[in-house]
Amino acid sequence: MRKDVHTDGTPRLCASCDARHKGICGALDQEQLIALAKTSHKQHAESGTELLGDAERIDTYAVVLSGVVKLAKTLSDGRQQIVSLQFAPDFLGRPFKSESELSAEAATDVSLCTFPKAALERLMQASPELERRLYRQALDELDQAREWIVTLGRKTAGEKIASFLLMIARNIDPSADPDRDSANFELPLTRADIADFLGLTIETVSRQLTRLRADKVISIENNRNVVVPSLARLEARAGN
Amino acid sequence: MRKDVHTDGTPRLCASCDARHKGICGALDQEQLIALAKTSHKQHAESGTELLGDAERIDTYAVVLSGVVKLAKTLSDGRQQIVSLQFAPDFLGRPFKSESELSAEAATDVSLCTFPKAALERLMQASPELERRLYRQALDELDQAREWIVTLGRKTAGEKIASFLLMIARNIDPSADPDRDSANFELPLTRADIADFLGLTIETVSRQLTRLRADKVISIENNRNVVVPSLARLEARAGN
DNA sequence: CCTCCGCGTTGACCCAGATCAAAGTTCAGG
DNA sequence: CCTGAACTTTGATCTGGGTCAACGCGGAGG
Repeated sequence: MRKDVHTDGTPRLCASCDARHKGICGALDQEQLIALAKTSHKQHAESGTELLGDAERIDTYAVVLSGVVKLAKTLSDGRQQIVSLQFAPDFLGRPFKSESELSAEAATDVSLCTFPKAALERLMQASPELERRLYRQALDELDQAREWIVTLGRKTAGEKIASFLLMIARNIDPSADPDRDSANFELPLTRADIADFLGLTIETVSRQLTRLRADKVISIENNRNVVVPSLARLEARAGN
Repeated sequence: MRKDVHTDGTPRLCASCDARHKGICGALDQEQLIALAKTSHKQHAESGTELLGDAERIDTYAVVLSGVVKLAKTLSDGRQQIVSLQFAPDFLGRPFKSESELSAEAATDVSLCTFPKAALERLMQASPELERRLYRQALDELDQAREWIVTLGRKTAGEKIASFLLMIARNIDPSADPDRDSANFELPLTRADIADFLGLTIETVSRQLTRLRADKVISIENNRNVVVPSLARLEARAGN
């Protein structure tokens, strides 16, 4: 198998990934892709690995190829809040800033395709199309962040949990048939992570999940595998 | 006084504003500016006016010339959350989407410079520099939104109020000397708005303000004019 | 096989902030 | 100057979710 092109003949962004890189591959011509591929690098990280520390210099961007990355902020006394979850094939990085205010950690086992900041920024100059795609992703993330602000500011614990499960279902249910009303997925986060994402405590998360289970809105096996027989019924709990 | 140029000779974006339009004027050449100025339109709205309803079509963008605009979402049962405050000279609009998920309302008396969506999008195609500036603003807003997520998810009522006052001070204190440790500004929001911004109730907002006053961290005249003798002391209350 | 350890659940109790109720303030309009 | 309406403050009480504590469970390592 050739290393420099995908099976369909388009150039690979990094030698070892077959997945396309949203917002990047599609925006570049053959020559640009090959140049970027030379500097890119595939990386695996197991769950819990810190990918980028708070206040660390950013010299690398990445695309999430599989798994879930959590972006978090920690207050000086240790309180933590997850501000975003990045799913494949999200772009990971903060253009126009060299220092991160966020820490990034692998929530599950993760594979990434990384490339140096400078290489991508050079390409952004050259390709307005690339910049436009990244701009769109930033706007999407802004929409999501605002959606989450409403959840954090005005929803009850039960509504937060329901909203969270819906969000996960939409992002990682493998059987992504939009018509189907049921869903079935593996939770990418521990109870502690869910709590940090929703501004709750582990105990409250656990109790609310128990309640949803008691009300037959979901069922959970092995603490991780969630089955939602009716997304509509779950949505009714999300309080929108 | 000529209507087509600023006092320094650069073209006006709209005939009646002398203020520059962040992210727009600077990115365009003379010819583009003149073209845009033809379609632009200055608009005043008094406090409380709804500028854009939830789920309304967006066919106009705007730049905030003065005053404060609040962007909010409302849940079906009436709970409301303000997701962002836009200060002059922020850009107001959501590129690449024709429908708003947010409502925009004038929090204070506001003046705007509006222009048709199509005109700006044409310019964005023509000027990568313009697009880049808007991209930067979107990234800045994303950073702010994430900052706010931490505030909403993990801070106490007292910390939320202190964070809010600091944010306002940074955005609208007219005597914006970064070295000075004191500040002095007029609150652009009612107690009800502050509550909707911080995910609290009016009563809690009022009590926390009273407490800050009792502790001599701030003083308030006429319910609106805030004096902060020491921003450092206020910052110590913000819990970062 | 057992034991340990990291997760998750459950129960009892508490408190920050919500809710309910009632006064004060401020200010536009008459 | 007076009046009313909108906004703000303050007090009393309640409650959702936090805190503290105990226990359950499953998988890795001996």
